[in-house]
Amino acid sequence: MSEERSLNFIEEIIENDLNSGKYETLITRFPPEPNGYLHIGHAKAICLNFGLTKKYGGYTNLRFDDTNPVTEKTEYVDSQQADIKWLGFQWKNELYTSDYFDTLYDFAVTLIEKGLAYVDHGSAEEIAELKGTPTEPGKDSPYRLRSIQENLDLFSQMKNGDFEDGACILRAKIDMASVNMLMRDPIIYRIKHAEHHRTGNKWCIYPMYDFAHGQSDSIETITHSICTLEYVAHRELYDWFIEKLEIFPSKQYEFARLNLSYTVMSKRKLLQLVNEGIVSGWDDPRMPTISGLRRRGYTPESIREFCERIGIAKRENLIELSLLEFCVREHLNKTATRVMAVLDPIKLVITNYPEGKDEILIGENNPEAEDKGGTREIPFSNELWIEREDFMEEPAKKWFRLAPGATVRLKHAYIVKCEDFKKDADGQVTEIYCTYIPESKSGEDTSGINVKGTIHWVSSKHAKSAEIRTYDRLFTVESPDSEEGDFKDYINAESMNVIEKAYIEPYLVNADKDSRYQFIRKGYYCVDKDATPDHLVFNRTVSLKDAWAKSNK
RNA sequence: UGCCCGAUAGUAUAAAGGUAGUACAACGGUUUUUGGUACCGUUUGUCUAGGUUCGAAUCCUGGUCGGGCAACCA
Repeated sequence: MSEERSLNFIEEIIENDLNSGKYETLITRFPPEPNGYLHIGHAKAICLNFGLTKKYGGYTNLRFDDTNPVTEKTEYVDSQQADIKWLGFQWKNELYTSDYFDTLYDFAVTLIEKGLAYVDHGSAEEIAELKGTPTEPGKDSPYRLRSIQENLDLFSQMKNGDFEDGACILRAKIDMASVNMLMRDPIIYRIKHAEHHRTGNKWCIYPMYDFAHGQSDSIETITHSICTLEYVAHRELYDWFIEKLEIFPSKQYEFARLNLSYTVMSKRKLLQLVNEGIVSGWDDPRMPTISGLRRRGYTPESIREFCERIGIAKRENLIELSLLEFCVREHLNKTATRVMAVLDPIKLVITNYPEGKDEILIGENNPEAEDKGGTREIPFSNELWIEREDFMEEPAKKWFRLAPGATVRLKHAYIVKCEDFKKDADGQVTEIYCTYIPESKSGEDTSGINVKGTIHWVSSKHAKSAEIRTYDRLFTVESPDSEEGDFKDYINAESMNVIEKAYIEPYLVNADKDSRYQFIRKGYYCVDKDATPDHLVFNRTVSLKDAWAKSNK
């Protein structure tokens, strides 16, 4: 199917470059800053960069863009690597911008020697003041005319730790009147007496993004440096440094980042949700992080498929969450083992089934799998738990489930007829009484009876209990970012619902932490990391589509 | 009121001057021992005004709308 898909604009550029002989090998990179966990937006970039070299040959480097020691941590490096691998991609080289600090320093010296960089002792405020605005040109700094030798000495002193943080900076000397703010003598090195997660205290000056990224690309001979739209304006600077430094000309291309409805995607905001305890952590199943989606039960296949379907273009977009949900349902439908679980139990007694009798029924594990996924044993008895919502005292029109006098099929078991029910003082139905039809047993039905509805159940005597966590969108509005006020004003208070005690088939006591299950008629679920042998915990990944619920809205 | 990027069904994304297509969503139906799945069908679109052309979503010009650009962040 991918061979039928038309090319996106980046693929077109690459095919042209390859066909024209401009490059023999495609080299891309994925360059996260290790200051947070990766999210579904990064997955789009990962699938793009790694997918391109998978498709056209060549390779992709993983490069941690670690030029700001204050926000970066090894914890993030580790989680990011784990997430990329989990998504199914393998980088060629594991690299760090900090590996290039010596080279980058030399590049800066080269620039100074060429008269293209100078040390500025202005304060942050003074420099901002002289920078101008998008509509007004900036003014030259009083330090702009320093001699090359003076700049060389000063920069060396910066490196040696002779200055406090913020005392001065190194700037490229370009054009304070440029219409592009980034070309108005951008800062390329600043002083930060901070310990770096990899270089420790070796450095007290660190390059800025613009003076690190393009050069790192160049050092690695990245042919196509793909980034998001907010870097469009940086491209001019990117090219300028490469030109002045006379190094390998990597080229930058920009695509539109992913926005997903009912969530936020900025690392700053996600960090806030974590730090303020609004979610349980970066891997909270409601988070759009890779680790959150993984814990929620999403599969790498479904995320890759999602990234394939959303496409690559340059226009701002807001992808509907329903597409992500479609992708995971599509994959899980083919792969998940079907089991029965009753989330909101009500007792059903089969009055003509011998009390104390047990029967082992056989259920296929997955009707969608070629081999039906094998089978499992399901114990049956005269007392069952069924879903409260599957019984209606006064049935609605087109109601196919249980109601007084109605018949339904118990999945994998018998047809039963509702004869009576009992209510408590509050009018709550407490028990339902049915008779079963012995010759209607699943697979050997000779009753000739046809029923409209099939419901799931669990034998009460054999049932095990489990905690089940049901999730909903984290925000109440499609685009919390574009809403008035603080994005946290739009947190969905009902984004997580915990069912302390649901009943599950005994088969599930051995539930595999890495497997996903379909709770028949309910949704797809996986075992949460909080589960213990004594206390099973399941997360709902996504519900099944529910035409009945929809038609009754 | 400067510069840059963008604008195709509800949401995304194709169509490289020649039939506006695909997916998700929505709606209707068939099948079904999951009101699931599968399958079939329906609705909905080229921001606008000019121009070039036999012919424009596509090229040109103006406008409108959306996004970006003034961190010692990336």
